[in-house]
Order: sequence, then structure tokens, then C-alpha cells
Amino acid sequence: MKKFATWNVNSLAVRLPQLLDWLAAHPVDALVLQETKLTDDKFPTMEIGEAGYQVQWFGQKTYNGVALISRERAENVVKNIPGLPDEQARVIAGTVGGVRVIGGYFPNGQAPGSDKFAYKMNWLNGLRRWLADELKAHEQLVLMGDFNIAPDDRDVYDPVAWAGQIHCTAEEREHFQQLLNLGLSDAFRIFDQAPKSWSWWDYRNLAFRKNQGLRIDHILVSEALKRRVTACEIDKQPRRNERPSDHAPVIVTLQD
DNA sequence: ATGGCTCAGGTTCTGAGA
Repeated sequence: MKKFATWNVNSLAVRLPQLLDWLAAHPVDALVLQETKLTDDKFPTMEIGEAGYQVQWFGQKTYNGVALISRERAENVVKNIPGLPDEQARVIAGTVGGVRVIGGYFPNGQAPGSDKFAYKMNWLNGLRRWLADELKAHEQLVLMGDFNIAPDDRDVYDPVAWAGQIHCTAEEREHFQQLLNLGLSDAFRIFDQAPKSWSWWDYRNLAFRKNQGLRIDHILVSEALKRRVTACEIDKQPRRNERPSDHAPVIVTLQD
């Protein structure tokens, strides 16, 4: 059995104790992190190493930042999207135990029509082009992270209020569909899931208590990997911590 | 009570997140 997971920790400096607790309770084969918000010199390699994990990291000051934590050492590590010049640290990829693991912190996009939305669209185009190549090179591939896209109205607590808003625009959903069209499957939707399953809840307005959230953190698997998937779940428990991240981890389980 | 946030950087506030 293998487990892969993704978690937007919203500052690894703040969340490191929670990360170490989570890893102890959930011994995954690979975990990708988003929004570490650390420059590379401040990355807590020693603490993660002492927990029994290898780690690759790619950060910047204040914003963004990603990492790939794994039991086995990740090979052929790539940072950001080849062919897409980008000042922001958003992607880390590596091969772990024969599986290509790609972790992404997709741009937020702020609002349709904004410069940040245009950046998001350009980034998604670059990602799709690169992924087409990666899928040719790696039959077993998982793309996971904070996509900042709610693929369907089922993934939104109030689809009417969010219609056309950021994360829910037709353009973003079309990009998500194009990733699926490359031969990827949304692991969460392989299985029957409880309605109102979210991976993110706003810090404001008691959103978690009221279960008002979005499902924007995803695990996409290639055809070869899909055949091995036995479960996919969102772990809400860390959202109940004191000083939680606003995102919950998502975990996929595969048979050997 | 019908409101209600949390980060980093830096400094008593701003920008960003989603």
C-alpha cells in the first residue's frame, strides 16, 4: 500500500509542529506542501529529516513556496514549469518509488479580468503543455496540490453566490477539464463522497464551524495509477487544531 | 450578540490570500 498527500500549510514556520504531528499519525510515502512562505535558507530540513523523511524544497520570500517530502529520496527533481519563466515558487516535482510526483501551488487569480487572473491562465497553459510531456515520460504520475479551482458546483458551498467568481469561472473549470483530458482523473471523484466535502474554509465568518468551504485541493492520477487507487479522502482533523491552516490535507491510497 | 481571520514584513498598518 502507498499513500500520497497534499497540504497547503499557509506558512511552514507557523505550521511545522502540526506538520510533524500529522506525519507521525499519517506515515505517507510522499507529501507535497504549498505556501511554505520561507526562503530556502530558513527551510526546516533538520526537523523533517529527524522525523524520518527526505525533503526537496523551493521557496521564496513572504509568498508561495513548495516542498516535496518523501520516505524514499526523490529523483530527477524539477522546480517550477520548464519553458514557463516564473518569478514565483509554485511547483516541485520528483520521482518517488517509480511514481512521478508533481506538487503545485496554482495561482489564486484574485478576480476575473485582473492581471493576476491573466497570470493564472498563462500559468495553467504552461502547466498543461509541460504535463503532456511528463505523462509521455512517466506512465505512473500524480499531480496534486492547491489548484485554486473548484471544478464543479458540487465543490462549492454556495454555488449561486460563487457563480463566475474566482475559483469558479468557466475559464478555470475549462483548464481543469483540459488537465483531465490529458488522461488524468480526479482521485476524489473516483469514489462516492459525502456531499459538502471541502478542502478549504475561510478563516472568517466561522466558515469551518458552519462547513462553508470549497474543494480546491486536488489529487489527479494518470490512467496507470488510477487502476491502483483504493481510496481518496480529505482529512479535516488538522482544521480543528489551534491556529490551523485554512486548508485540509488530501490523501490518496494505492495498492502496490 | 446576526458579528466574528491569518499570514509576513515591519511597525501601530498594508497586501494578499480565497
